[in-house]
Amino acid sequence: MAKGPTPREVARTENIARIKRLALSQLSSTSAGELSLRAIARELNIVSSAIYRYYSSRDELITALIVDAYDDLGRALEEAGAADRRGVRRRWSDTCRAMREWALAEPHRFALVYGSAIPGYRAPQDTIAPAGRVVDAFFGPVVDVLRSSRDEVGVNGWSRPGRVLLGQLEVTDEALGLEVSPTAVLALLGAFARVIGALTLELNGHFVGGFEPADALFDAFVDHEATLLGL
Amino acid sequence: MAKGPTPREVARTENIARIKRLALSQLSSTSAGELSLRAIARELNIVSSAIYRYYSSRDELITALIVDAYDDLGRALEEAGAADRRGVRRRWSDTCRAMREWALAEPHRFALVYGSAIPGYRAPQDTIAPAGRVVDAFFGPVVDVLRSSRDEVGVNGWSRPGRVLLGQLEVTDEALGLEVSPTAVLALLGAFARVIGALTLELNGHFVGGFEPADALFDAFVDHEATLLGL
DNA sequence: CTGAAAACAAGAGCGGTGCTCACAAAAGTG
DNA sequence: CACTTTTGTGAGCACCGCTCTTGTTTTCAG
Repeated sequence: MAKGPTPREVARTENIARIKRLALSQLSSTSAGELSLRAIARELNIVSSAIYRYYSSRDELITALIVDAYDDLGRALEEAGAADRRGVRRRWSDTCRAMREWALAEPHRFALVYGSAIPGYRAPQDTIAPAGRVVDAFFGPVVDVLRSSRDEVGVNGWSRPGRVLLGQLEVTDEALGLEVSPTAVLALLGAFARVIGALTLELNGHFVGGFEPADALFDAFVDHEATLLGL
Repeated sequence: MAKGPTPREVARTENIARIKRLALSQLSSTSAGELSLRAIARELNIVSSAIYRYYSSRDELITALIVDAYDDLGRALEEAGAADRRGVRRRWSDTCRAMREWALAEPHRFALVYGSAIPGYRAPQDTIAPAGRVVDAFFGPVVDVLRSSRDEVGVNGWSRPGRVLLGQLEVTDEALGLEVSPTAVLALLGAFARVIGALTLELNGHFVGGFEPADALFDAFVDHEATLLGL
């Protein structure tokens, strides 16, 4: 018989949710390094030390926020790239656009996961699975195609990988369960790097004034990568 | 008659240099948001308030560090890409490698300029010129070639830019004084985005364990971009 | 050389931070 | 009801950025 959660457990999860919510709202105006537990406690009408019953340090809170952000972004990408009647190329660009939309909507959370590492913060084990989910979702829409056209990719400007790189690509292919050719892995990573780079530059205002909004530029990148991937 | 700097001026610039040096060393173990002026003053054997004679706020110090970082990186790229007997393709890859080497050698400074925006920090006017220097130096080795082969670029997978994008690309071409075709601007920005993205991912540990070191991966990206640029 | 002006340093202080610890109040359990 | 676990309290430590007043030192003009 499933005994439901005790009132105490309910209160606890409720409080945790509130803490996270307040942390996020605080994060939107400052940055991870300046997240103030005391301020959260204050808004929670709780004495400052009480918050340590929920998160034993600020880093722990930040880790929770990072995990949430990965999950959230991952889900958004999964939805955008879900298999359906659209062609692969369309699903690919939808996935990329979803990533940009998420990043523009929640720039501080994007910075949390793909921005520069936090102060002395070390990413614990907990974050690597959710991080993988994002990568999976990002590559998801295209791996099928890349699998069936094993030899075609590699034409689009990629040189034949050397021995070292080849090994690393195979390891990565294995780790991500892609089952595509090394060159395809390379092309996927290249696309990922460009998308992350473009978003990083845009969010931090590095696009020399000329690109506001950068919609068209981003779309051009995405379209180009689609071509390079042979979609 | 050039009256040399007064002793006081000498002491001042000397102190400023020391402050920056201490700030950098502090930055290598923490992050910009945690830079402590008090700690610097302490190591300088000076009372904490005295440091405000040199930088009137922490943000001002950070701005100075950012400007220095841009200049430093810019100089490194300029040296690596200087015109000489090497072919263009080689100068391009040397420039990209120089950027990576700089980033690996000074990850905190790279994060300062290309990482996620600092807390509540707003980049003041002073930083945009040095930032431009980096972009110039990065594009420098290849613009000549792109200029002389106006029509060739555009073949490598780039679709014809739409009207909006075309206008933005022309504005950017103008702003950077490139004088290359819109598609070439696009290709250059794409290369820049991928390089920044690759470095961001590498420095923040996003390369799924498999790429350590990521030398070969980075080189493959650079080589690929060279091909895409038609070098 | 002297005296005013400018630059610098000192020290106290304000309000804020993360985090710890001993203790009191609830909430759940036998 | 007594007992244990969990949650909240409040004081306190050592730090932070930054301001302000006071005193010292250096520069420079007369």
